[in-house]
Amino acid sequence: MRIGELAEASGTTAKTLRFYEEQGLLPAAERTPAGYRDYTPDAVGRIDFIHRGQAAGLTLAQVRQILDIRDDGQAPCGHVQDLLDSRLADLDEQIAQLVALRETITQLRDQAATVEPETCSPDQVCRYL
Amino acid sequence: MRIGELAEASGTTAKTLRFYEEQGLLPAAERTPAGYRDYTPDAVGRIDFIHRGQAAGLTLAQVRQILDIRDDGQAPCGHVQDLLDSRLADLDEQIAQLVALRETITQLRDQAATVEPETCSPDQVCRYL
DNA sequence: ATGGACCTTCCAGTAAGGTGGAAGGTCAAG
DNA sequence: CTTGACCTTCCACCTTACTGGAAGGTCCAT
Repeated sequence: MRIGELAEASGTTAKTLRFYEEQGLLPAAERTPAGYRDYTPDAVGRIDFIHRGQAAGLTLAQVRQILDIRDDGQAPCGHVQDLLDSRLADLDEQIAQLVALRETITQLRDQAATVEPETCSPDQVCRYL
Repeated sequence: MRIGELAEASGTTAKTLRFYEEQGLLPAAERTPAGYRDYTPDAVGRIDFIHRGQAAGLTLAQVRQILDIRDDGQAPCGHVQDLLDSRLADLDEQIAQLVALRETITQLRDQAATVEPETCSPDQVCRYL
């Protein structure tokens, strides 16, 4: 199948697929005599896998690591587990920070809502921040 | 004071201060005869304000909007309130998404922890993702 | 044989908030 | 008078995941 068909079948664009190839996420496809990329249908599965990795918050570089291990004939399970663990730890920290930030902003905004603007002194930029 | 001193006093770098000037966050400073930027000490307050804005999750562009209003002689309170409100809404959505992602990843990781790697079929990349 | 839809490569740009480095000017101390 | 720490400008680069566009080649139907 040609790149446009593959893009359609996997819910992405030809441009993105070329980009994935360039980044090492997709192996270089066979070419027709005219130089067109010619994919086998199982490429769809690989692209779906990339999408699932992204949906799990992995970067393309991390997805690529997993694919490299699999392409090497090994089972990437251990590595996947490590990635998910560290993603989970990052996520917990990220969530904690956002929740703290939310707390801070709520307070600032409540102040901003109750104080009269007229009483702002011009030598600060804004008393609420 | 020179740019290096100001950077030191406000906990940033000279490079960053030049960048802020270029972005319109800091007004162009006076210059010494030799062409050195010469700041008045109140620049520290402005940079602290920028830092507080960033700490509240505002972008430099948003901080700049507030500063522009203030520099225009107006009280930016209303605008600040709007920014904080919309930041709060964004934050809630962002947190909800991360919590959902955390849920997804927890499930994936738990699967990955309980299944034997040997049972992975080689025609999938990884059964956990 | 010509039009349109497809494909190719390569180069450039996007957001955001800076960082790095080169080439050169300035200033105070020794 | 030189050394070293500053300062100046300008240009490029970093991250991530693409996207846009130009210039050209190919394929199929009319």
